[in-house]
Amino acid sequence: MGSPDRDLVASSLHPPYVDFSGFGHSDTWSTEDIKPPLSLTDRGLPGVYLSRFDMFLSEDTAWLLKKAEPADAAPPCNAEAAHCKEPEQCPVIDSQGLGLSPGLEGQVEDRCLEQVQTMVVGEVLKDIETACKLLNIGPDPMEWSSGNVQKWLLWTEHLYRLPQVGKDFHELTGKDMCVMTEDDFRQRSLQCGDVLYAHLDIWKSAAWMKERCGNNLLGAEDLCSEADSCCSGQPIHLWQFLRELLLKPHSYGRCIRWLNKEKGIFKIEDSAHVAKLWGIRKNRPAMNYDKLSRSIRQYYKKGIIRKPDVSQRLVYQFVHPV
DNA sequence: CATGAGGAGACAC
DNA sequence: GTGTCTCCTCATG
Repeated sequence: MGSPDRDLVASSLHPPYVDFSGFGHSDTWSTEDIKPPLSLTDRGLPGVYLSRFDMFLSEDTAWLLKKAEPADAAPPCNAEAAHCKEPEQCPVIDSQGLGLSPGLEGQVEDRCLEQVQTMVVGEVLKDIETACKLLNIGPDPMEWSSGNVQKWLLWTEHLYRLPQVGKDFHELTGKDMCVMTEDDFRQRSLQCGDVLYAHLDIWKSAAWMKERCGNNLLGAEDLCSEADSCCSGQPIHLWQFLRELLLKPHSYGRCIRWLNKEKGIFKIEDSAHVAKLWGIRKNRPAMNYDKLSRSIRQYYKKGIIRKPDVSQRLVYQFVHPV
């Protein structure tokens, strides 16, 4: 369980940035916006380095409203929750307009921040769980083999559009990587060592928090979906993989997205990227869209995936929508 | 040229 | 046997 060391890691991540200004834009990914200005850490948020806050801006923001509404929530907080649709406004408490006394104002602010904090941490954990399933690796970097490390590196490169650095971390196990300092990372990769270090720190903290809190940070609904899509130990099927990507629009919406979720119709926006991700998952570096699409077409006969009635390029349909 | 359809052989489990 | 992966040809826009 949480050793003092890990406590230290969780409470003093480097750098402990939380930036709400990143909410809502999801165009290009650059290393510049991975280092947002400090905005909330001095208000007591935990050391969670959120490189891309649009990770948490799903197309459907209902979860945000739902989760910001605890049973005993004070009315002002609920009112504020509505503001959370505009994430950059989230940390701003308009207590003056609510006519709160200074003491109550502080309490409300703390409670709202606490809620945001819980949501954020929960979403980080969910994203990590998804990545674990997609990569077939464990959540704790300390337990990664060198193969796992390479997978994680490849994945992170693709996620953040980083240059390839796998060779710079050749033969390193997760344990090796975990004891490395930020400078060690920079020495191995001048370009993106700091980003990788920060990203690894998120994983390390998540592993530690999970160890300490279990799944308490995930809601019941989330646990159901986790169980539903769970494939631990089993080789993942392509259709499962695609569905996992589709269920994380805030992370993978740029490469694959629903056109009609009810009907199970989806479009592969970036065929090369999806193929690359599938290749990483299956340890098939030579994977490309040509091969991936051939595998998808195998599903026609099996009645798993088909072309929609109105056939479009790169558009497929799950025969049995989720 | 990118994509789509499908045949066929190979391979891992 | 199943589920891909790989290579292939041919068709389409």
